[in-house]
Amino acid sequence: MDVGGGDLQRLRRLNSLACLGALRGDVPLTLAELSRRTGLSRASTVEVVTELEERGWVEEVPPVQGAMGRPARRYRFRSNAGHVVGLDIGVHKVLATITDLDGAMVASARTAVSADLPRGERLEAADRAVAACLSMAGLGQDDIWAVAAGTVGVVDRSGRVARVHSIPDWAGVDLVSHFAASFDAPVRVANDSRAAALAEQRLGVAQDVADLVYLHVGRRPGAASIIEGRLLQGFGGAAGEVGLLPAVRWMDMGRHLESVPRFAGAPEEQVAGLVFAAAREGDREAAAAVERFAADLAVGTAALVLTLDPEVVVLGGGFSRSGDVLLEPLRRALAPLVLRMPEVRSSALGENCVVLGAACIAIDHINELLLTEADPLGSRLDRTR
Amino acid sequence: MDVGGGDLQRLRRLNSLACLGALRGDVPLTLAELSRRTGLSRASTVEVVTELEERGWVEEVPPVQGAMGRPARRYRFRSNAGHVVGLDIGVHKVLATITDLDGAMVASARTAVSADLPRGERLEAADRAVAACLSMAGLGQDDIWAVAAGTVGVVDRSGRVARVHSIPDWAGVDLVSHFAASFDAPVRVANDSRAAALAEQRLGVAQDVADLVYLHVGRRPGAASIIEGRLLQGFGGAAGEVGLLPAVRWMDMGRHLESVPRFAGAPEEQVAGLVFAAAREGDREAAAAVERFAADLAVGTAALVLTLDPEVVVLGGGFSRSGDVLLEPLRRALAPLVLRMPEVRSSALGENCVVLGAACIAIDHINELLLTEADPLGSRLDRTR
DNA sequence: ATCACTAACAATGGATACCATCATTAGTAG
DNA sequence: CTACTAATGATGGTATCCATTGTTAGTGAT
Repeated sequence: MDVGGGDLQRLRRLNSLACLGALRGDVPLTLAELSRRTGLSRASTVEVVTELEERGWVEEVPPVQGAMGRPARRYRFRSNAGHVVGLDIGVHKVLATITDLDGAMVASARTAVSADLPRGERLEAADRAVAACLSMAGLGQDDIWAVAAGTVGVVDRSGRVARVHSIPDWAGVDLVSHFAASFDAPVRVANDSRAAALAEQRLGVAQDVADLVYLHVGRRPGAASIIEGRLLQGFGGAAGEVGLLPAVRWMDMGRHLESVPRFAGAPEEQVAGLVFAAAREGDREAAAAVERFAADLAVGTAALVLTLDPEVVVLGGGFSRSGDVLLEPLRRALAPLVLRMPEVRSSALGENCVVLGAACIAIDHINELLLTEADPLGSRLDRTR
Repeated sequence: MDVGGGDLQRLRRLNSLACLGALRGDVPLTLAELSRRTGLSRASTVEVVTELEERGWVEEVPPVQGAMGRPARRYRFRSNAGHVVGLDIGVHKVLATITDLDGAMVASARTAVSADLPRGERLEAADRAVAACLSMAGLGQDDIWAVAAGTVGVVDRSGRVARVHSIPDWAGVDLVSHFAASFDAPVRVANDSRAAALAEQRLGVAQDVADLVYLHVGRRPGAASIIEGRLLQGFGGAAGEVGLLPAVRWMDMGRHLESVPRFAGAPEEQVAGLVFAAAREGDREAAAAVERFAADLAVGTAALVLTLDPEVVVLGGGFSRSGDVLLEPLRRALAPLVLRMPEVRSSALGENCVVLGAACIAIDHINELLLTEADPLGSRLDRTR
């Protein structure tokens, strides 16, 4: 029970937020519809919406023709009122994006980096990617309302990268301070799998699913979960790392794919794709390898599913490109292990899942500020008018 | 973002609830203290508290002596304003309790039943236990504000027992309807492990811990988790059943204890206790058996811990009586399997953990009603005055 | 016993936000 | 052109919260 007391202004803010939330759908709403959805009286709705319009959060759209009676004004959320930056700082690549408040991408940039790139240069690569996005979108740093980054490793509640194996000197990096230096805006950092999970729930194949498990399947497997609509963090930020359990053989799942004799000589980063492709063409050895891979994947997935009982499991990460060959074996292997079989879907966001997820985190952060802070944006919004 | 709009009366209710929540602590509060905690002005606090007092939710206690200035009135939550019924319907026993609104037991009753007792008679046993509690407490059915039961098996969101193995005809039993017939009060049903987990968080060894995993260790192991203060249900109510995973050998963990030659002939329900006792006395064979048991237990626990990253793991259930011998082996076995070692504590609530948890569920339900319903108690409370 | 000091109490008036109601307005349909 | 419809705009009323100011019931010193 976390009800905080409040005064009249807080009530007004709650009602404003309720209106804003209702207007965030795709279709513009009339005042009457809005009033019905929020439960507010018509008169109050008018007052709230007028204020929101004055502040630049919503805008009026032309009334619809041909209706009975006096045409109603319609309003919609101004998703381009502000923008956020999302980042994906990975082992081999750095991605940046700028999205509007709906999470729609306005600009994005990508740089390949090597795994052993030192910390400082990796950060510079990220900065350059962000700068490129800004100039593409024609925006300045002041137009950014929030910044969020998804990165490999265990990220604790404060946003510090607490543990990471795949980048040598990445542990302990303080991304919050780094980006706070360039942006006068709140900065958040999260584990990349978690960001991706959020993206799937907001923009991907699990929209409006409240309980889901996201599998990040690629060369470095990971997982994250959303429970009752909330991203699972864990006390130390290490939720979702079930793959590390020895009984769950996730760390060396890749060996199944690498052991197909036909592709034994292929470069490490291509083997998986080749095996999946061969399996797709009907190669029996490759199919068997995929089957073994799926069997291992299913064990960890089952641990997650039995623990959380999600409605949907989303298969994401690099290998989700091969969802057509991986999905069915995974389903077959998972079914006998679980109590209630969840739906298993393949991600559709592809490589952008983490940056988009980061953007979602940034947007969520703005929404939280809206709820708690008196002046969440330093009156930045009013200035734009 | 689930902010619903609201009118002034809702604001008042929110503020009332904030005061009520603050007053629920152990110490009575003065109006000034209350005003500080809730963030309300002093004047409003007075109004709210006066109303709460009129309605019977809080009461004044004598002012404290010897302070400087005019002595302040002090108020406290009237935990005996109402009562709830908690039930534990298990395989071999049925427990009932009546608690006040703080979860303090006022009366309790217990009946042993046999595992193959038919459904109807098990329900009658529960009814008799409740009746006994009522007469002990000197209360009538109208004095009960909510009823909750914890029971074995998978319980879905609607409270139906969806799946259960240990009681032959228990699946599909509709406990909600059954108790709603006797009580004019809301009825909720939950899985027993989940109830116990809640009890530990509210009344037991994990008070105010927001992220915890509860292990119900006994002849039928189970688990439940509380994440960010919320009990994990899962989409189908089957969260926490990680023990069913074959890679996690929980279903036949007991074999380790039963395989100690010295106790091979002992009755099934006593073996474990004897082995733990022997281990406590220094018997090396028994200690080794406990060690093997703990090793198996740790695998499933690790799956939970890696998935959820809790702050605390609580060891409950029948075997928690032997926490002194089981705890250390469990810690040793768990540490190498997890990323961040949680605190491991042994339950102190003993056999009452499920009934108390059920009572907590009932109390929580009342609180929810308070937040949403206009007249949550059918003005039952006002009537008592 | 009296007086100063302290911290809580009590009453007043003002501000904000919500709501119900009703006349008005801008469209469509015949 | 008129009847009908559904949204608009304005009014007055009510609930709730807050700041302010004077009052009260205690303690401690003279």
